[in-house]
Amino acid sequence: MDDACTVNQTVRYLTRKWMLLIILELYKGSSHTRRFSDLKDSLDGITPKVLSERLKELEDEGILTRKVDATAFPVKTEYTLTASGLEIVDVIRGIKRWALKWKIENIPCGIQDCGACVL
Amino acid sequence: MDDACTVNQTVRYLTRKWMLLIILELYKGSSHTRRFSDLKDSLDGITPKVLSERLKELEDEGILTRKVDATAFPVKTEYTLTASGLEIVDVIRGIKRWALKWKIENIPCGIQDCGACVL
DNA sequence: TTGACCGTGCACGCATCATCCATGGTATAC
DNA sequence: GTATACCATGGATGATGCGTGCACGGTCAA
Repeated sequence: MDDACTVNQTVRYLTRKWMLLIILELYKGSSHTRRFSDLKDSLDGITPKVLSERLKELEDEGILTRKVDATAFPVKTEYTLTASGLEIVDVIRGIKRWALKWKIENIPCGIQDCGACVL
Repeated sequence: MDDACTVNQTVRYLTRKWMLLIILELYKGSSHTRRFSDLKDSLDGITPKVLSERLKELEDEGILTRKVDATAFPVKTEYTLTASGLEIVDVIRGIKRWALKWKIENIPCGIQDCGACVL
């Protein structure tokens, strides 16, 4: 398990705090697009500082694209999952499958019913 | 995305540092079993303290079982993936699939060739 | 005029993880 | 018989990642 191993590196990248949850929230948006404040409100406990950092990192890796809508006021920034980002949702689906199978207490998250949510 | 949501909780649990990599190394062992020092040597950069903590957490969640072999000297401690733990490997497979598709530079990790390794 | 919202980024404090070391009991080296 | 290495674990202390609190500049509604 070399440090340079791609699988190793990818695991360490994707398991940084908030990474997968941000991708999941983006996935839930129409056209897999959501705005900064929208994400911030959905991710309970995330700080704008970290959200901003993570979004930049995800953009750098080509997992999402950033588009600033300067026509509207206040300026709105939209983040959209790329094809590469969309496929990461499969990983989250795997985690969900495991959780629902082995963790009996399936507590739904608000409006989203985990048992039948978009995942 | 409520804090109490099972998927949310599971993501946060599994994405703690070293979690998935420890499970992957256990999976590589014969009968999905490996010893403490063996794991420590395979996981480049992990400290024995954190490894010990993580193994205990994984045992508490029923993801692995711990067996002390007191007949041998020095005493050897063996960790084995449970059925629940085995299925987490599917999640890692998902990450590998994604990495090999979107990250061109597939750097093998030592003896394990990522392109054809046990995953 | 005053306040609210938008996305970002700073200075500071805490929680997590890394570093270093200690343990006890036994096998091998000398 | 003395020394040293291995095994798994846990404590004390540092470093780093992330949370907290706050500020920005620009434009809207009240």
